[in-house]
Amino acid sequence: MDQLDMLDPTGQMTTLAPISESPLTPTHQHLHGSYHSMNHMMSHHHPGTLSGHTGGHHGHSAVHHPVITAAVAAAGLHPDTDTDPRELEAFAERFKQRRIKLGVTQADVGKALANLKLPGVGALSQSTICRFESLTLSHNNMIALKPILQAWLEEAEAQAKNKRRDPDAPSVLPAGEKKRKRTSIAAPEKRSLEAYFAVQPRPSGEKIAAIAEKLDLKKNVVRVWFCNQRQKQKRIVSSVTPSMTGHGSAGFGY
DNA sequence: ATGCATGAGGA
DNA sequence: CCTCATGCATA
Repeated sequence: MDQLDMLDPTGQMTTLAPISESPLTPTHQHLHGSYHSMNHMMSHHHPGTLSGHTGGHHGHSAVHHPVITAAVAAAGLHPDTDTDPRELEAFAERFKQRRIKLGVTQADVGKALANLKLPGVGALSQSTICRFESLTLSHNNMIALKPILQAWLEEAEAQAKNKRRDPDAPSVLPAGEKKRKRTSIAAPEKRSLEAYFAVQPRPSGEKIAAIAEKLDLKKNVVRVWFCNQRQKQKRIVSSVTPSMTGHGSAGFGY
């Protein structure tokens, strides 16, 4: 049934272009930090930067090396106790449990962060809090967010002891603005994209265009799909990891 | 909870 | 165009 829809990446690839590409850049990237713009009402401004990026690679490959770890410890510099995936995992779970115990939603946490008035720390979305709890963020992103969420948690629990209750009730939703629309890629097309991704995670612009036309999708949609797919691969917990989805001897999602 | 998208910053 | 952090919209 699907044989018509299911393109054979390996076979069709020759029609699109030679499989020679990918200069394979060492992935050197500098983060910039948070921001939110497209708000046509008010322009908030985030002066700070949430990213604690090291300035290049993923920054956690070498730190786990026994020798290096020992060297770091010997140097008196902080061990990687803050960058240890298991520590992050443990914290994420503690965080979630205590958050729920406080009767606070993920969205609430996001909003509350702005009230902490930490330097360069504004509010975050429910999505981000959720992703933090489920470890579906990059290693560096987790490390950057951990101290912030930890600060909120401590503050929230401190106030909980005081039995604080604030009776606010204003729910005046602002008028309707233009809604952003999300294009939905159908299952067959998605399967094809995955097949292409398997053989070439970073297709050239020309290839992307060819794939887009073949699948009858906008080129930009296809390009963004590949970008998002690459990001998924870098998550601490790859979406597809049925085993040990909670704890144990967490290791590496890569 | 997750899919598709935006935008800063960097080559 | 990419990577990364992040979020709106939606399943």
